[in-house]
Formats: sequence, C-alpha cells, structure tokens
Amino acid sequence: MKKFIRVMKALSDPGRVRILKMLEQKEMCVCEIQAVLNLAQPTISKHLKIMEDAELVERHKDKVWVNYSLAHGGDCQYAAAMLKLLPQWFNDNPLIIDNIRQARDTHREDIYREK
Amino acid sequence: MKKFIRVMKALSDPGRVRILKMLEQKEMCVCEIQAVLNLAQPTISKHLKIMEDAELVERHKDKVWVNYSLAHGGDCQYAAAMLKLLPQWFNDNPLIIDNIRQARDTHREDIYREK
DNA sequence: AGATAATATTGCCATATAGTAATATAAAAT
DNA sequence: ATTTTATATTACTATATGGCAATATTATCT
Repeated sequence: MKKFIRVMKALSDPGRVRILKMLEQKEMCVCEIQAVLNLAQPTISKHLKIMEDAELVERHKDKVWVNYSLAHGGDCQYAAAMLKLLPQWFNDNPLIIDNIRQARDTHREDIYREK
Repeated sequence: MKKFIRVMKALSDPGRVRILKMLEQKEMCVCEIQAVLNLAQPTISKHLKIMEDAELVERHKDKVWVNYSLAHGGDCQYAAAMLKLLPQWFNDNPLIIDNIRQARDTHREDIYREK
C-alpha cells in the first residue's frame, strides 16, 4: 500500500506530470527541465527525487549531467500501470503541448550561454 | 489536468483506498464505513466528499442514510481508469482483507444498538 | 411540534507539501 | 590546484491536508 500511495502522491502535482509528459519524448537533464518549467533548480531536483522514489523515473549520470528518463523496469506495478496510462492523456492540453515543443527545442548546451 | 490531479490526490490516502476496496464489495453508508475504519464520523464524511468530487464515488440518499458506491458513470476518464485498476490491487493485503470481511459483517441496523 | 438519528459543516490543531535562497557536493575544464 | 558547471541538500516560509470536537442540517418517528 505504501508504494501505491507514494505513486499517487508523486502524480498529485501538475509540475511533475508536466515533467513526465516531456520525458515521454526524450530523456532530459535537470537544467533542461528547469528551462521549460520555469521553476527554481532545487524545486526541479526535489520533484525528480519524489518521482524517482515512486519509481516513475530513472536517473542516469552522464559526466556533469544527470539525465532523467521514464522508468520501465516493472519493479513497481503501480508506477508501471500509471506510466502505461499517461501517454494517452493530456495530449490535447495546450500547456502540455507547449511544454513538449519547448522540450524538443531545448538543448543543454544552449542553456547557460543565454545568460 | 485539474481533474486528474483531483483523482490522484483522492487516491493519496490509505483510508480512502480502504473505503474504495470495501465499496468494491457492496455499497455502504457513512456509519458502516466508520464502524470499520475506526475514524471519527466527520473524518469519514470528509474522505467521501473528496472522493465524490474526484468522481470515484457516488452518493445515493435512502431515508436517513446516505449510501456510497463506486462511481461507474464514465464522466471522468481518470477516475474510470483507476476504478478499473483497483480491483486487481491490494487483494492480498491483510488490512484490506480484514476490512472487507468486517464490511461484510457490518450492518447499519446493529451499529447504534451496540452503544 | 418536538425528539431522535444519520450525515454534513465548521473551526481548530498538527503535520505534510511546494516553493525559494543559500550552501554543499561532484565532475570537468583551466 | 583552482575555478566553473550541474545537481543535490539544507533551512526556511506559506499553504494544503488529515484528524477531531462541536455544531448544523436533514429526515424520520412519536
């Protein structure tokens, strides 16, 4: 039951759902996600930790970057079930559409140069 | 998105999940649910309101009683999807098994006489 | 009408959550 | 070695949530 509650809580925040929808398209590092969501960096890190603990998301370190992608190891049936449902949802939501577009156009190499 | 968040939040509490699992067996009134969960009556009413707002549960007044049952009107696709998944889950959870058994043995006519 | 029974609402408290700024950590580049 | 870059952690604040006691509401029964 605890695992289920953890998954439900992880999915109870719009920012986290937006992250998951972006990760459906491609894996992303923290700074890329931050660039799209427009939240402070620690906020993004915290969201990602919550989703990692819920086994919705996986961490992959690559040099300086930490790439996050959707989890697919079926370790948690609840997370797996939700990750299967999510691709059918929110695809006509303007904010999600826009976020996904921005995610496509956002590349880590460009982020800090802009400043 | 708001509706989805509402459903996820509604499912983020163990007490509410326990109620849903009992309602899989039979519809129940507030006092019956209270007798099983052992929480104060206003707490049960509040939980039920949260789930009704999430379209997980339906209210049916019957004289003095208010019976609650699982929602099935496909008004909310998120609630419908979760209600489809839940019957597969927690069926080997001792607390849930016990709650369901108690729910079967609990009848509204007996509740207030016991006092 | 008045009393009783079942549920809902209100007001309050303790804890949880989402957000931030400041700081710490880890890895790469100079 | 020092600096820079990307991320994580800490400390804090404001709001949300879950619980209860007290009260209000609604419906039934005398």
